[in-house]
Amino acid sequence: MPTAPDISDSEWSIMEALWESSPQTASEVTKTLRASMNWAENTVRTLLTRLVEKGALKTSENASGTRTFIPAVKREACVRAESQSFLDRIFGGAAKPLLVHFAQNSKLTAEEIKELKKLLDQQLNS
Amino acid sequence: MPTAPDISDSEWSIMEALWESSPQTASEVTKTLRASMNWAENTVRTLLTRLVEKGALKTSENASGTRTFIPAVKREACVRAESQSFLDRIFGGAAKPLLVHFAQNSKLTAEEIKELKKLLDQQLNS
DNA sequence: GCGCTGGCACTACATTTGTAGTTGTTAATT
DNA sequence: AATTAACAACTACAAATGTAGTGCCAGCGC
Repeated sequence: MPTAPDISDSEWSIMEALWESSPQTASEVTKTLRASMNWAENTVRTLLTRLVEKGALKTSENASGTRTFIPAVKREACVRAESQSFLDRIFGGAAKPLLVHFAQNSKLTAEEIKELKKLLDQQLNS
Repeated sequence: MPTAPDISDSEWSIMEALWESSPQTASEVTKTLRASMNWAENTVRTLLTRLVEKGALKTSENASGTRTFIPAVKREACVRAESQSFLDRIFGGAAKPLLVHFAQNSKLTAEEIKELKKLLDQQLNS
């Protein structure tokens, strides 16, 4: 069993909302997402249900007896899984070309570059 | 029209084969991929057809009158598109966290680290 | 000349995804 | 009590994806 279930694009938005703040009820999530995605409440409910089926979310009841949703998987684990699959798919599993690609194609600030270099140095002594 | 069409997972394997070497006929591609993906020839043909429809491949006839396939889009453009969408989806469009993630989660050799640092330096003076 | 092989075009069909609508129940409101 | 608003559970349905199978034609080999 992969530590992280497969989460689709739309589902990812839902997860982000709940990673950001949980527990939330279905209508709270809907409201949270109303600005970015303009989904019907039922759409959100469907996605929530699917995520529960996939084991990405857990539910429980809040004080007023309404179902609330809470992540069952850590964001970090999902990011790792998605990242790995992207790395494999597009860069054949080789991290360096990927890093080269993003280093070259992103407008990084001098500050960010400095931090990244420091981070790379730390990788050296490990 | 995006410079690069949407290419699914399975389709990506086909494209890789053709970016690697083209033109190839359907059966050549099948043979090329037999080792990695063990697909029926018809599966490969279906994917080839879909890729032509999407505008990712072009066809022409070889000497013996058989159709051959050749990429209509550059690998680099597709990589860029996929990378951008991944960046947006998982890292909210922020390159630095992405770079941090991969820098930390990959076992890079000292050599690679050196090269990456050099590359980052070049980004500075540009 | 006839059947076999390769190639092309269609068709097939279950899953997953995106995006809801419908129905039934319950709890709050007037 | 009747109405209404929330919720939950089911159902819907088209497009994309993964993974083939079928049918038809033409040239090659005997």
